[in-house]
Amino acid sequence: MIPITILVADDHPLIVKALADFLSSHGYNIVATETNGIRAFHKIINLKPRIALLDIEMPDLGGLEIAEKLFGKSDETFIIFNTVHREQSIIQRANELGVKGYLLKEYALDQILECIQSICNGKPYFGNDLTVLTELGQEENILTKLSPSEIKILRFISQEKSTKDIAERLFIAEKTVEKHRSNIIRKLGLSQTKNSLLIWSLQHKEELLGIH
Amino acid sequence: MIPITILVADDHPLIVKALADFLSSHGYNIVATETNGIRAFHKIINLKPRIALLDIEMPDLGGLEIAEKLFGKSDETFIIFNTVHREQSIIQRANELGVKGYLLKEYALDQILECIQSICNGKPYFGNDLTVLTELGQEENILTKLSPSEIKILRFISQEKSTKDIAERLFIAEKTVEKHRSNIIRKLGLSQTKNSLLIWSLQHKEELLGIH
DNA sequence: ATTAAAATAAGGGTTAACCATTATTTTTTG
DNA sequence: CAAAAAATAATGGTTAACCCTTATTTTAAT
Repeated sequence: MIPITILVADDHPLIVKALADFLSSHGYNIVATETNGIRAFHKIINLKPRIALLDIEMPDLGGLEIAEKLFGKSDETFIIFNTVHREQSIIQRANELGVKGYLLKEYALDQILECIQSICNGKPYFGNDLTVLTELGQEENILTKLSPSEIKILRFISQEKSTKDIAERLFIAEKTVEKHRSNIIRKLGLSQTKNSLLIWSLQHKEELLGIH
Repeated sequence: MIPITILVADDHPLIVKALADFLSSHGYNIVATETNGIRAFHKIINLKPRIALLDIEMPDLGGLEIAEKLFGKSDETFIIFNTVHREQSIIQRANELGVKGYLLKEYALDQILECIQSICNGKPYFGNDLTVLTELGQEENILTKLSPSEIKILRFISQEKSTKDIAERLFIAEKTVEKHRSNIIRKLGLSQTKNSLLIWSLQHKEELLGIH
């Protein structure tokens, strides 16, 4: 039997090495390791590994963005996320992008093996304590309540832009941006204190990058 | 020769395992591994390992806080930090707390061995690209420019407290807190935009926890 | 084609975080 | 103890982020 080919990417070399060693010792064929998102993306395209085990936070290009770029194109590679993020919106977004497995870094190593096995048998694997929303549940993601413009503006806010900055960049009136801001605050159920939206957006940067 | 005893603590089990395996395979005696700060602290007290290799970000008790609690007490255990933080203030704080080694997670594994060797020979080891400030350089830490009250207030700000909240908790006038805020902004050289201080404090939470 | 949803915008108002200046009291330190 | 540093506080002002309401235009969906 030909061993299953795997690409491993994570921004910490130590984790990359640990994962690669662990999987190697269990009979998998590690065809590449990377600590940079863009390089990982190119290697997935060129090497077409059976599985890409990706972190979500990586320099230049995050795991969600890689999954997005690959969506539809490469059905040869199954993507697994290995991340610290347990937010429903990220998990749901991963699901939408056809990601086959989702693991938290806090999990024991065994779950990585289970996950790979499961996927190779055609069954997606999302960690058991995650609110999995495959098909049925639909366990709504709070970000889906927002309109496209609202998400666009929220992303600017998470990049520390002021209402004025955003209005200028989008060629709309400041008043419009303000209206969007208060709509977002209402939809997200945030408090009416001054910087609640800024703080929320900073805490949900990763999620915002994944959605467009 | 009796092997050197080591305790390894990091909030990610994968990293703990990787470090423990790696060090074991190089002849060290891993007496304990932990993913929780408080438990790591107690194990250091009880097991008195020669070396404690600690992450800074851990649940319940961070590496800096462990070093603080051990300061003066346990001269039997040498502390090494293995972290993503490269901020001068954290490095300096580690130095002040008698931490003997400081490694970044992005470093190659070899440096961990070098670090342990160096420390066991009585020579502290701070990563070569870190601005080390052992004795001479003094390469000032920006946080040392702040007075104790200013740091206290900055910590509240990083916990998303408003000027009013802070004034109430410290039993001082809001105007006093405001004055401190603008002094902090001036000392840190931040911009005069509305939320510069909040953003800065959120981005430097870890450093603020280490200093009192 | 009609309705619903989203995006656009303005008027008018509150609050909190910033600015500058001045000044008194308390604490630290040489 | 005297000088320096820090903490305290007030007066007065600007700005940006929030609130509310109303309204027109654009886009999407049935």
